[in-house]
Amino acid sequence: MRDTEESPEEEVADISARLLGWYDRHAREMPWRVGPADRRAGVRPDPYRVWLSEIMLQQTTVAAVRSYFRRFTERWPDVGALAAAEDAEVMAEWAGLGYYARARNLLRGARAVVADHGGRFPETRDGLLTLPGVGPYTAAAVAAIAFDEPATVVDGNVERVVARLFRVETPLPAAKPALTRLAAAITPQERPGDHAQAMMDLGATICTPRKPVCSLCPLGPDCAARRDGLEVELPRKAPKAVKPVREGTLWIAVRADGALLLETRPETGMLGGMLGWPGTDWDRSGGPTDPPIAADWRATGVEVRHTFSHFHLRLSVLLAEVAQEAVPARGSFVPHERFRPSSLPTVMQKAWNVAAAAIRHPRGEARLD
DNA sequence: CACGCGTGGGG
DNA sequence: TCCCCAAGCGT
Repeated sequence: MRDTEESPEEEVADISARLLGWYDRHAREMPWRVGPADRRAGVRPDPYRVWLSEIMLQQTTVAAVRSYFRRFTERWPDVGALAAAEDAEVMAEWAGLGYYARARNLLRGARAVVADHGGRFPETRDGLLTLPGVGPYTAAAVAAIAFDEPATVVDGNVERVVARLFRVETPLPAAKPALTRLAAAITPQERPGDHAQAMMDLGATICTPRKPVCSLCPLGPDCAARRDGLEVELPRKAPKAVKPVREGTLWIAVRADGALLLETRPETGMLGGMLGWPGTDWDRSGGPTDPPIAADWRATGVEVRHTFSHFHLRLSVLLAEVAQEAVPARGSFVPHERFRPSSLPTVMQKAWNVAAAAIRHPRGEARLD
């Protein structure tokens, strides 16, 4: 081998060094993160906070997570406190963040840590994998960041960075195993947590999906996609299915004392376990289509539009005032003073906004989507 | 293994 | 206005 050629081991070491050097200078500040300087001074992140943040960050942006993380940790500062929380309180606090199965699994996970692990998180990737809601990504991330295990962390950012770095042209998701192997090859034994966070920061700020800023990239000299002008093309992805449009109706009943008729949705399915307005099914499967309570229902005249992960929804919102003695067939009345729209999933908040506007301005028309 | 599962921001 | 996307997991 000539002096000008690097061995694969040397190239891997260079990539790792360049990446960590960049991270030392550009690590983003996050409430759950111990920065590289503090980390090397021996400060260790709290596994509870790392775990909580990683669950929240699944398919969710850092910007969206920040305020939720702050509220959760103020209200439930450790895993024992969270394990002891009421289900409804946790679901209400999660409202608006989406993918509500995460909140149900979060509680199950907290309770498993308390019941099965003496209140301490498992310290290995394999141990963490046994927790509900913790899959390959989250287990590796917590093991690396909180416990210094040189586990390979592969999320959407890492897939993109590695696909470009090594010019992997196989489309996702078929390329995932190969990308995982390549990601493992550049995972260092030292500072694995910082390495993982550096890869994700790089993907989020430099090696972005649409317009990567290769001129600022610490791995520019190493990147095969950039060398070949393929950085925007990679990673290739299988085409996505078109979202169908579905329709439904929500009924919002206001009792004479101002109480509102709400119901807790079934644990499984859309918005599972969340509070919401009674309504029809959204898949026209022939479920109940009767109003939840007898009343003189009137249309608000405003269609609520909302897009979920796999379909568009158009909702009619019906409104009625009901007598104090009225007994609902579904759901239960929540006192006016105890109702907080922020405890509802976003689509239900939109419907409430329409109803509230209709209550304030009976002839008015507003448009929400 | 393919699909179900939210939401908000950016281009 | 739309489409794309974001630190995935469970089934």
